[in-house]
Amino acid sequence: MGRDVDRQELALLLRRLTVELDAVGQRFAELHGLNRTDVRALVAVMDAARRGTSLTAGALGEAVDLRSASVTALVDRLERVGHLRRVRNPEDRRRVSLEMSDTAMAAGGEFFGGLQRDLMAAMSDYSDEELETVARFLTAMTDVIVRHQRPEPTARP
Amino acid sequence: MGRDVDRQELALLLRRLTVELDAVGQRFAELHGLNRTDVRALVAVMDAARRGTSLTAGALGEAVDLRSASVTALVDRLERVGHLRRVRNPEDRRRVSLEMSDTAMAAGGEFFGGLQRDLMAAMSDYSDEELETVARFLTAMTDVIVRHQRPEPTARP
DNA sequence: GCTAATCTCTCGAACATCGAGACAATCCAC
DNA sequence: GTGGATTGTCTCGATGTTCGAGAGATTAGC
Repeated sequence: MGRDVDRQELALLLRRLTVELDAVGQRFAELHGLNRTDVRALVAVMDAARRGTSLTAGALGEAVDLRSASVTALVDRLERVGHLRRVRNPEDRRRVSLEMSDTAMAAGGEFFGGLQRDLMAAMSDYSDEELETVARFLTAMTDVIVRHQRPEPTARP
Repeated sequence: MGRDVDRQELALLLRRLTVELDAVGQRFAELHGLNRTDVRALVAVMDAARRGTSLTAGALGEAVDLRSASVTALVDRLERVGHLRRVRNPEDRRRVSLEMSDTAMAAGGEFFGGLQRDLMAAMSDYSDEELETVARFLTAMTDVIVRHQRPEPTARP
């Protein structure tokens, strides 16, 4: 019985963590006069930049699950406040690549980078073996969640 | 160096987990023709019910961070589709208590209860000791996140 | 070249959220 | 009790975000 209680609490811990992490994004948004979608978009663009690529308008729409009309409005907003730049792709001039401004990059780095630094510092209290266990656990839980999220894997054509 | 890489990946795992869990909520919303806020509200009401209490309109507004005008619209929506009931509190008739309908309770239970069940099943692969480590880790990370989220603890009056 | 496909943008409508303020019920001091 | 302040919810009008439909520009296939 004690075990079940622990596991339920563990599930609650997962949820609490997501809630708090969500609140961090919310706080960043308020701090910079953005809404939730804008932050998600900036994060997506930043992640792409970190991977060495740059997102197109369409790719951003997929990343944040928005239709093209909304992406246009979204990029308009972010461009207006100077967080993003539109750059016509010279190879395929239908495409618009999105690039973060240096100031936005710096602001994001300061906010989320600081959090990341603190998280990694807090990990120092754990042995490599323990961290390995945690990683395995998180991966397993994420897999379960992903399986729930995907539409039922029904029969193939 | 290897350690740092592991830790960075661990931080990414945390983020990925929140993203996927968020997507679960999104999926539930789409499945039931709701928006994100509606789902958050239903979860809040459901949590309260599970604790044996019932939320008032004001408390719900605090829980999902919405002004009273928006809460009214929100509850209107949820009441219109039959997920919520408004119940005037007989002791303080200014208050409106919110109660979930049985169908909404059942739908939520099936969806999120099923996820919870699968999560807990997946936890069977871990020893009590390992689960304890994970719980400690998650608590520590959440604490770090919460600390980031709160406005700087500046000087006292 | 011509046609189909792809990518982004424009336009108008639908909807969520908000601030200000109205309205009703309760609490408190007297 | 009675009057005024407080509390809790709702109404109204304005603002901002999202979407569907479709236009415009560019590229790919033949």
